[in-house]
Amino acid sequence: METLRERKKRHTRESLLRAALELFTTKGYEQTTIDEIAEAVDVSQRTFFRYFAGKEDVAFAVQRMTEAAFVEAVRARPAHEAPMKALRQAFLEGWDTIRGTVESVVPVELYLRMYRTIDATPALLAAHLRRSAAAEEALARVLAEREGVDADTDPRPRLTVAVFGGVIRVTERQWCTSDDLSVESIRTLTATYLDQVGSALTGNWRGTPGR
Amino acid sequence: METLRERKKRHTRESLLRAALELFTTKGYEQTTIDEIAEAVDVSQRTFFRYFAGKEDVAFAVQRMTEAAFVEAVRARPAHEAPMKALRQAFLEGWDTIRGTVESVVPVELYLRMYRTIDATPALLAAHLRRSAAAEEALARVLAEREGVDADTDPRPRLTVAVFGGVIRVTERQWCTSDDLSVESIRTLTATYLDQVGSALTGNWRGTPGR
DNA sequence: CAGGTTAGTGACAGCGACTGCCAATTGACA
DNA sequence: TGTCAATTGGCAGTCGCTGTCACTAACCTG
Repeated sequence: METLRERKKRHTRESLLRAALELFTTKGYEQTTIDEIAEAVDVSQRTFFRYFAGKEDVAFAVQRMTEAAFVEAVRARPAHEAPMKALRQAFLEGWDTIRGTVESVVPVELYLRMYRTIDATPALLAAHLRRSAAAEEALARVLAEREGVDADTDPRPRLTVAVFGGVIRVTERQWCTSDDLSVESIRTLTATYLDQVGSALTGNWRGTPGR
Repeated sequence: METLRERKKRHTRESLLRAALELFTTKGYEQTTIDEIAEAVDVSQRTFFRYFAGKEDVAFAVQRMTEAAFVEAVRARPAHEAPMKALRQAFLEGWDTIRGTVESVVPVELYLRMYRTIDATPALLAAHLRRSAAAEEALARVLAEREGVDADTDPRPRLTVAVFGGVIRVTERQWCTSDDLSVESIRTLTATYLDQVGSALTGNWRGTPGR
């Protein structure tokens, strides 16, 4: 069980997190100062930095949770599944269980709105892409292990994950700029785009559709 | 022709650029202050900011040139070439002509060393990935136009460019961590990895090679 | 080539993110 | 209840970056 001190700490941390995301999504990331976040929770600026490494850190606190869940989901996929299929299934699964992963800390709706803010803020978009790259490295290792190849010398796990990640980013971007910011929306968009990769790579697009 | 004022400006700018890259690659990006760069060229800190928007801006000044050259090279490719092929050829071409593109401003060797610094510095890596994403958007539009599809509704140009970009980033990363930091090295590595994408995506790796 | 115009510069003040340090407070536990 | 350790606030300082203003050097015109 939890001591009073621990309860207070958790409360402060979560209050800071919620206040930060609320401010970021409403008045913008750059326009929000650390002092404002701290003031909203009635702690000193110094205390904010004891809970989060910086402005960027608090912005991605929730993303960190969902990312970790995704990597674990890939690891948990049945061993006979082909790499690309495992990535795809784990990812869609991640969106199915997003409520349970996130809601204990912040409302899912706030989490989803944050995606838009990230996409619209150059500094955050950059950080997001770097975080994605780091995640891809972890995923490549998982795939390499699943398939019994050497992650350091065989480029195929990394290439596969890079292609998958590329599609995911196209999907995210499209979703962020659409007006339907719902979980179902990104789920179906992801599935659709993953299906289209094959035909996109063959070239010769002139005959057919644009979704 | 060039007036005295313009000559002085160009000289100041290029001196700042060279000094910055030299400092970044030797003592590290984070460890280098703007004051040091300005001092090395004997101008005020304020003057530095009149030539470059910030620390990040000067770090990518040369990359900006090569990127622009790459996008143009894709645009200049024969219209009958398949999208993926056009990207590949333009990219390899870019490395063939890198000397002519860069050497007038900084030594190629310094430009290449800068890649390692970018890869090793989280803040720069993030910025690099965001810049790549922006470049991919431009490339997608070029491909869409070449193939006569609508860049806004048809996902295939963006998907193709995302896959290509993904492979390029895997390649860059591998190259940066290798000990052969030469133009030939990244050229051949790129070609090899692009060739492997197809077989990587089919799954079923157990039979064959790791490069 | 004298004199006014303009571009480029340096110095200074100030903001926001972030860190180190020390003193005060508050919960934990004997 | 008193002691100890964890948590906090305040303060000073660094670095990236911006606005302002006066000053100088280059340009141009007569």
